Amino acid sequence: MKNNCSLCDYKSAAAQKLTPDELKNLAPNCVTVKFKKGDTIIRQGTYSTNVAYLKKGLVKIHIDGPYHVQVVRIVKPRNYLGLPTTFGDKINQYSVTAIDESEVCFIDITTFRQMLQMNPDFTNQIMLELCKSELESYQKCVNRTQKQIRGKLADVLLDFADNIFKADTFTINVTQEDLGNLVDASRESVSRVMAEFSKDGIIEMKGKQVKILDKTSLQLISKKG
Amino acid sequence: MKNNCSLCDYKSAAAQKLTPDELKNLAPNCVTVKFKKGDTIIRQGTYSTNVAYLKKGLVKIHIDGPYHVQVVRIVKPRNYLGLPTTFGDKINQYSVTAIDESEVCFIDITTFRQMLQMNPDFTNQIMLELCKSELESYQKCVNRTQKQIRGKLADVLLDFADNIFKADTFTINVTQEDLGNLVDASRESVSRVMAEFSKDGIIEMKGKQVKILDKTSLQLISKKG
DNA sequence: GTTTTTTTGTGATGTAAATCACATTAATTT
DNA sequence: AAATTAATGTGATTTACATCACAAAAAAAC
Repeated sequence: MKNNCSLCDYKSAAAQKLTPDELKNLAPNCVTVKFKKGDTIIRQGTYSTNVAYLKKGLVKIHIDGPYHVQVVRIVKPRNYLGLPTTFGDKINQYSVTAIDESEVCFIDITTFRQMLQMNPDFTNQIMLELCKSELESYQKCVNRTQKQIRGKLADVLLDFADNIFKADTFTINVTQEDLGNLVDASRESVSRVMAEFSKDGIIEMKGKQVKILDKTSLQLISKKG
Repeated sequence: MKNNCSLCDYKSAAAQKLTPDELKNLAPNCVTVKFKKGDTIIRQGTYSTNVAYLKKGLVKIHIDGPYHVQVVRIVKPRNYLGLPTTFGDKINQYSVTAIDESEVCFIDITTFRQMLQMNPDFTNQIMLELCKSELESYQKCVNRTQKQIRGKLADVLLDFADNIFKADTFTINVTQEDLGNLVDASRESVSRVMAEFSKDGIIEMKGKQVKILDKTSLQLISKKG
C-alpha cells in the first residue's frame, strides 16, 4: 500500500523533523504492510533491504540462541524495528514477529540514508533513539542475568502495564512459553510463578487477560526478589 | 594534556573522516588523560560531560547490578567509551575502569555534536559503530543467559586471543572475580573451570598469563558446552 | 460438534552452579 | 623482611530452576 507520508498520523519522532519536501520524497519510497498475529515481519539470517517502522500493533523481537529462542523485547508502535541491522550488518541478527494485528512501514534503505545525509535533525533523533535503546538493552541484560524469575516476571508485568498498555488490566497475546523466553525461564516456571502471584492476590488472571491488583508488591518483588 | 589532533596517530575511524579544518577545531576542545590500572575513567551515576575515546591501554565497562557487578565488556583502543550515554542519557549508565595503563581522550560534547551536525561522513561512521555495538550486545546477552560457564569462559578466552590481544599467549590483568563478572559466574566457578581447562591441556596458566594450547577444543566448548 | 493441536497446570526428580568455609598462595604495605 | 591484605584453590552443602512426565483445559482445525 502506497503512502502519503506528509499526512501520516503515525510519524516517528525523527520523521517529524523532516521538511515537507523530504516527506514528499519519502512517500514513493516506502510501503505499509499489514501483518496478522504470528506473522513474521523480519526473519533472522535473511538480508535486510529496508528499514522497518512499526505504525500499529505489537511485535516481539527475538533471537535464536544456542539452546532456546530469546525474546529480546516487545515493541509498541512508533518505533523502528531493527535499525541497528540496517547500518551495522546487512544480515538480520534477529527476527520480528507480530503478536497482534500490526502495520509496518518499510522504507527504502537508500532513501533513508539520503535523509540521514541531508537532515541533521533527523539524524540526531535517530541517534538518540539508537543510544537509548542500547542503554536499555544493557540494563535489561543485567536484569536478565541477575534477577530471579519472580523478579523478572514482576518486571515484565510492570513494563506491560506502565509502558506498553498504559493500563493495569491488559491482554497479553503471547503464550507462557513466550513469556519464559522473555525472562529466560522455562514455561513451567512461568506458570508456577504466575499462579503464585494470583494466589497471593497480586494479579488476577482470566485467560490471557491480566489485572494488576497490587502494584506495590510487584515493584517490591521486582527490586528484591 | 593538549592535543594536536591532526597529527594524532590514534584517530578513530570516524575522526579519519574529518577535514583538516575540523581536526584543527577539535584539538583545543579535547584533552588526553592517562590512567593507571584500577583508575576509574567514568563512574556510573555521574553526569557525562564529555565523549571519551580510548587511545591506548585496556579498560572494562561495568554496571552495578541488583546483586553483583556485571562486566559488560573489555574494550581495546580506538573505541569510544560510552557513546550511548552521550546522547541517550546525561547520566552515565555504567562505569569504565582501566585494567592496564591507559590513555583516554575526552572530547567536549558540544564540539562533538558540531562535528555530527557538519560532517555526514563522520556521523555515518559513528552510527555504524553504535549499531554494531548494539547488535553485539544483543548477541552477548543471549550467550550470557543461555550458555553455561565452561562455554562462556571459552568464549572469553577466544575473544581475548582473537580480538583483544591477537595472540594465543596473553596476560589478563583482571582477577578471577572480574572474569566471573564478565561471564556471570562466581569466582569459585571460574577458578574451577580454569583449573579444568589446564588439566585437560586446553590452556596453560602461569599466574595471570594464559597460553591457549588447544583452540579447537575451546571452540568446541564454546559451541556445545 | 468432534477431533486434533496447542497451551497450561502441577508434582517428582535431576543438576549446574551458588554459597559457605577454610587453606594456600601471591601481592602490597609497612 | 615481616605483616597485612588480596587473590586463588578446593571440598561440602544448598538452591533455584530445568527437565521430565503426565493431566487438564483451551483453541484451532475439520
